[in-house]
Amino acid sequence: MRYTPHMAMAKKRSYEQYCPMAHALDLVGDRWNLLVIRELMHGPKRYTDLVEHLPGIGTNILASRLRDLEAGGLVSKRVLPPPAASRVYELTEYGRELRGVLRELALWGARSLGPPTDEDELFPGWLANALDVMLAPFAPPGRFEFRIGEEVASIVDREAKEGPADEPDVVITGDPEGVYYMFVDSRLDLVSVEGDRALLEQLITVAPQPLPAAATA
Amino acid sequence: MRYTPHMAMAKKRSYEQYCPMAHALDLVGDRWNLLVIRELMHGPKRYTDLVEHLPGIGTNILASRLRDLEAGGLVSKRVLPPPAASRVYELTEYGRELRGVLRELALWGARSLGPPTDEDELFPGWLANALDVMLAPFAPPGRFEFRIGEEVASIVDREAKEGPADEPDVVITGDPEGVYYMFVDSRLDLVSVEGDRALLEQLITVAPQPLPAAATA
DNA sequence: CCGCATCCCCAAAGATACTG
DNA sequence: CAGTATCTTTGGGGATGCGG
Repeated sequence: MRYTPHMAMAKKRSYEQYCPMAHALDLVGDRWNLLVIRELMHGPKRYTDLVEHLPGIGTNILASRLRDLEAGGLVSKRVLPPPAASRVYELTEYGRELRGVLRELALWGARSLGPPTDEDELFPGWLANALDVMLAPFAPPGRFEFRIGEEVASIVDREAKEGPADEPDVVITGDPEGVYYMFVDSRLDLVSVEGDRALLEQLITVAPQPLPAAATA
Repeated sequence: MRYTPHMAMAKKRSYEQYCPMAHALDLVGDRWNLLVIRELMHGPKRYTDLVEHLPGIGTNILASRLRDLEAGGLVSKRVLPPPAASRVYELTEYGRELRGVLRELALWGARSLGPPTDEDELFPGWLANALDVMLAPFAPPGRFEFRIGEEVASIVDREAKEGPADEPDVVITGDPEGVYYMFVDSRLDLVSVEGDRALLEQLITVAPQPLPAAATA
């Protein structure tokens, strides 16, 4: 590979501590890194798909982060075969092993995450992300479909994905606030439910409970 | 409380995504935050103790982070009673609930953490930190004492702490490289062992295994 | 001392425009 | 489509100062 100036390889900033956690943070601690990994956790994605799912990232930052993650052995770049050729990024085995970390972190964060506000951007995929981390792994077996605002996502046999479900057992329709209070207060009056209501009530019981009060500042 | 200019409350930067993980990162994602929490995980600490255990942090940054963490409900400031009065910082219940995240993250990081190099700073407490997260929870019951370079730390009944152990079953003496290869390659020829060698061999089997190769870049 | 605030400098993040 | 080039703004690192 030829040397070009812009490759000047910005010597990564490091904590320079001999500590497993400091080292982990050297790999994934920079801003946006874990969110990029969150997106790739769903499978390989193209550059522009990533941009779309990471509102506010700025294309240079994304390029830089992908370079860092590749250098760290967490992400690999692959070129799809000629017909409809395109580059995709995907997690390596080591990258995928962050799944447990992401889940625990998100579950912890969920406890102080209030209802959606106007400040929050409801980017494409937010619903599937939230379902995936907060509910899917603990869900009762069954087929759930959620239609919240613009988004449609589903949980099928403990797996969350974007889009509708085939032959869902229950379909929940509503807005983001409604679905929030459904899970944290078991209120079913703000959403509309079609299908197996009892199954939905089972699902509600596995949702993480928010902090008593305050703490959200 | 009176308003003074420097309180101008640096409006925290946020990802502004409605996502549990993005929210978690708004709380703990900034540089140094998780390392501060790692330190407080061992119990309340004074400002200067934190500075000492976080080489390179810069005093203004630490102050800023402690303010953020307090505002986020993760840390609280407490003033010890008059005799030897001093302020200490400690984790709230919500802050302590990050323990699982820290452990998983560190275990993940440990897999690509090579042997200590000259670049790495061996700050006070590094040994206890490493033992705590990588070995202690999975250790066989028993009393281990490690004397590695300047540091002394121990594992007693699955709990790591700084300093020697009372009546240790086994004492390991050596340097950082030696202890690294002891755990990753089960080599006992680079350290000296006094006491129950079999118990130590049991401990070695629970150490996380490093990645096959490369990846460390 | 301990617990910060201030100042200066530079590196990284953000925004936008542009190119192979 | 998949990024790079460039400019501006923000934040971190390091040193120092200062009140309690």
